Amino acid sequence: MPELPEVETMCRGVRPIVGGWIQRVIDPKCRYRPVVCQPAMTEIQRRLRGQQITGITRIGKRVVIETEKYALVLQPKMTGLVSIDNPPDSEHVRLVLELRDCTVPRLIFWDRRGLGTIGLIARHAIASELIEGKLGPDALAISPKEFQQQLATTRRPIKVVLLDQKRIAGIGNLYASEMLHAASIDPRRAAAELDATEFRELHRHMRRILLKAIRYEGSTLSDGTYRNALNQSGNYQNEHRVYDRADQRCPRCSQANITRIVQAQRSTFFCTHCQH
DNA sequence: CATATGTCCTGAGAGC
DNA sequence: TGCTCTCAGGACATAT
Repeated sequence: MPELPEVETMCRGVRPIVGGWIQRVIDPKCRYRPVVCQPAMTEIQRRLRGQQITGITRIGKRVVIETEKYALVLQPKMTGLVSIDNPPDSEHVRLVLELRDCTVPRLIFWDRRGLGTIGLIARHAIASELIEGKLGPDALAISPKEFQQQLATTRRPIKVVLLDQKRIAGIGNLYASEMLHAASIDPRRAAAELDATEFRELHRHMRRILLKAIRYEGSTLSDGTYRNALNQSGNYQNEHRVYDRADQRCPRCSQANITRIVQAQRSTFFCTHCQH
């Protein structure tokens, strides 16, 4: 499931398209239900034709492809990915940008389950449409002080609060469990109960883990869905300490097995012995 | 307002 | 072996 490190890796991988021109936008009309588009696909095709790509940015867990006039917003959600002419298969291709004057012939948005979305907005509206009132500070930009301020105002479990994109942007289910284990914090505790030292530790491990996961180009889970822009697996899955490791010995304390619980309909993995 | 629940979708894997 | 069932979770809509 693409979270901050996976989306950042996608953005870096497709950066070679910057400077290219969009010759044509193709709707591959795959056999699955059409991907959710805003506005309609035909309107996206009309507006993007002939635009030059000026930049690629990550906003939370979205890939934003900027042109002079527009921002094409690709939201991978569970199984989406952005690829340089190298999708895992052809049947789940949801959008193709044909490029010219570019070393890359095509940019592809691919999504197996089709929960992802495609949006097109005016470039000057990026902040008002995507950020303001919708997303908290990015997990890699937030200061330790701001981190505590954003999270400490609720009694909901800290694990659930870390997933709230309005409070902090970029963390998903996998990295939330990993960073809480690294910081030795019980995921069930009320966010407001953590003290300043614990928030500092959590912030430190959050940065460390997200940056390391980016270096490893993200996590490809057992279903093998996530790939980088060149259709290669990530490598961070081999570094997971708790995620999807229920009933295995805790790699830190060896005193208990990793436990799986459900919080807000999502799996959480943690060690009952060394997370307090 | 804050918080909780339901929904979208496909394919992998479990169980019989 | 082949069928049916469950589950994975990001973001948003709707309910409480």
